Amino acid sequence: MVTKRDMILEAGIKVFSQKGYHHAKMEDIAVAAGIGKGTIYEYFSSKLQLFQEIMEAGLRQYQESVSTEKISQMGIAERIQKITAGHFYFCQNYKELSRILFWDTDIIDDELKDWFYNKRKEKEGVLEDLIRESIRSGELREVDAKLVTLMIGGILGQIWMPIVLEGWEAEAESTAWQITDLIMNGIVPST
Amino acid sequence: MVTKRDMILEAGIKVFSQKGYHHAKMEDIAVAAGIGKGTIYEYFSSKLQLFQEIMEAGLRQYQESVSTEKISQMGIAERIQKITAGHFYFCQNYKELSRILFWDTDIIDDELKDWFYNKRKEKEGVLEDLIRESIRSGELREVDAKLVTLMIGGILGQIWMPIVLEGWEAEAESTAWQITDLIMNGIVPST
Amino acid sequence: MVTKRDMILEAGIKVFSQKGYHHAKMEDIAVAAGIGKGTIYEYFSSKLQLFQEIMEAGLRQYQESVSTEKISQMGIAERIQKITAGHFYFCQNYKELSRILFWDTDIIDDELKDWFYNKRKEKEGVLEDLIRESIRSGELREVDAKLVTLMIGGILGQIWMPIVLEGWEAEAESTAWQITDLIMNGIVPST
Amino acid sequence: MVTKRDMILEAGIKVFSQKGYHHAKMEDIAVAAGIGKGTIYEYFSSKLQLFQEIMEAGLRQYQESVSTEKISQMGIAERIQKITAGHFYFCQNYKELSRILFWDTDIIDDELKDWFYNKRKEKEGVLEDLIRESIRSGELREVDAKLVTLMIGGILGQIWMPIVLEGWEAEAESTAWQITDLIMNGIVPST
DNA sequence: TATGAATGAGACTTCATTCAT
DNA sequence: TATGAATGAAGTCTCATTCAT
Repeated sequence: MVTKRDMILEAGIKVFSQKGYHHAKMEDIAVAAGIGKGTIYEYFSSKLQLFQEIMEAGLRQYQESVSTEKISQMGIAERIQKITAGHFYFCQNYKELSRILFWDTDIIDDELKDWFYNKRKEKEGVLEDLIRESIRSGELREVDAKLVTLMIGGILGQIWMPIVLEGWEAEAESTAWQITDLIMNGIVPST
Repeated sequence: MVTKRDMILEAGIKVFSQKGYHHAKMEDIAVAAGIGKGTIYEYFSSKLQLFQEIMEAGLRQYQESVSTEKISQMGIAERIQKITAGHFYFCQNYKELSRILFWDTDIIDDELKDWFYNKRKEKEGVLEDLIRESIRSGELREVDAKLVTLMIGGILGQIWMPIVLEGWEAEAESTAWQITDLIMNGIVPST
Repeated sequence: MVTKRDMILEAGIKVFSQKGYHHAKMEDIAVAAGIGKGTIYEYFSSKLQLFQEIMEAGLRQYQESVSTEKISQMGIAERIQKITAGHFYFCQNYKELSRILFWDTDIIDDELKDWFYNKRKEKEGVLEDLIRESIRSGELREVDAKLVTLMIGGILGQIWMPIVLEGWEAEAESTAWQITDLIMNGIVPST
Repeated sequence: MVTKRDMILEAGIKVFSQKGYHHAKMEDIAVAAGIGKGTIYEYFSSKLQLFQEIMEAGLRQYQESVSTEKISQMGIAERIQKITAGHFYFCQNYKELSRILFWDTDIIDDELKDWFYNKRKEKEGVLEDLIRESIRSGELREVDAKLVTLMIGGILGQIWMPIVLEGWEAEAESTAWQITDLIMNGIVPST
């Protein structure tokens, strides 16, 4: 059952995604949800809190998408592919949310900014550890784990753009494999 | 000679970088520039126009930094390294500008958003063409040029973060070589 | 039998007394009455009307307390004492109502303000006539009846404060006699 | 020179006095001051702060009016008369301020309420001490100082009403003497 | 040219009141 | 009759922009 609260969240995602936090008016969101302006305040205490809830729920959703917990015995390539594919899926299925999470960070509120930044760091930390471990195990060559993390994070951070802004509709699994191949093997011809 | 106009641009960069577009007040900028609030309007017609000028000037500056025109006879690796090093230099020397150009994109104004998006596409187009050509010439293996562009664009798009937010002070040339190596050769051990 | 209407009035007294008219929310009153917000409107047409009813009922109650009708044959001192004692009782037994009637007059509504002001004038008129008559009869010396009324009205108007705000728990009858003594004989030593 | 700040305070006094705190709109005050709505905020940070400043300035003004510092060698009767006359003057010359200070206390803000209540207590404390001392010196008979304070405070607290609401224009000095006489000698004929 | 006091449109939020259940 | 979710009018406050000096 879709509760009114969910309808408001949905409308919030749509409007925040289209207009950004500061240009989104509470009235816009109310109209998008087909309700009165005051009703939003029955469910959320403020514009900021509504946005925070959207961010949090979005991030939870995202984390499910890119979770690799069940695949912990896989090799590094498989894991990178899984994460990439999950990210790809998420961007394709939650275009508006992607835009909010990956772009319109803006400086809305210091606390929120810090929260979001820390979430990002945390995620990167996990990835970096994974890289480091794979280097130790010999699965990867002696590279700078920080830079590799930056590279993988970067490519993921860009993917939403062609998907959301240009309607790119690639097949997630195979594209993720291609990206993984690039990351693993680079772009020079094998000798 | 530093004109008053330049002082305002400088102050704008500082304040927009610190607070983001919407939280930056014209008064803040005036104070930072050491002038009166009204004076800004002698040189810029509006807050948005001031921001646009900063973006444009910033992008011009950036393009000089990453320009590879004088090195058109170089191989693809050298070019990627040059672009990366230029990007790195730019982020290190213009931290505030970097933050504005690479993060706080927000949805300030549709026209500006489109303009910025197109600049980005343009830049990516050049890179993509370069990749494609290098594939044709056999310098690179048969990879998806779009994905490679995404990867290079992504890594560059991320670099400002550790530099600006965490004060990372790596040496530009050698780090750019490391990144180039990652892009070119991937991360698996060479057999 | 305590009707639901009475429960609402009771709750209104409590909440209006604690928070004042403007800070009292209909929801607060509903909660205090243990009913739903909408139910208040089954018995009272608006917040203002509820307040008016409370004022009116409060004033009726007050008038009973200070009524001296049954004691019309008494002398002026006895009457002043009776009124004072009645007032004292009222403040002690209906602290919340006292606060509403004697303090939180605020300018809620012009009509209500006028109504309340007239009630007061009316009461003072009766007192003033009584004074005047007592002067004529020689029971009181040649004083300005208006000023005496002001004095007696003033002292009564203040009494609620120590009682309600500071929990002063004096014995009504004897205190009323002391006050009457002050009014009658002043404060200088008798020669 | 009348500053704009003073104009706003003046307008605030007028509007708060006429409509009470909650019914006074910032726009009303702006219109009364002949300025734009936003201008008020150049001088006062909020509606509440404007009101507080009015209260404080009003109370300062009032305290000057009723100050008896220069007359400390006078007897108790003279002092009561001076205070009463000062109060009378104040009510006559600052009708709107009187209304704000002596009536529309409402429950605007807990802090303000407490502040005002304490000011009142403080003033009463001084008066009560004076009474007590005069009893000790034999100038007054053995009366309850608290009740006398209540009486004097009460009469003063009422005086604004006929002056402000009914336009009573008595002569301050002589009226103050009459009131003092009532307080000192009571209302019964001297035997 | 430079200023900053003044402005008012605009956005968030509150809460008395309504009405479908 | 009783309810409380929904509403939207209304009010405070912000800040980009103007303009008289």
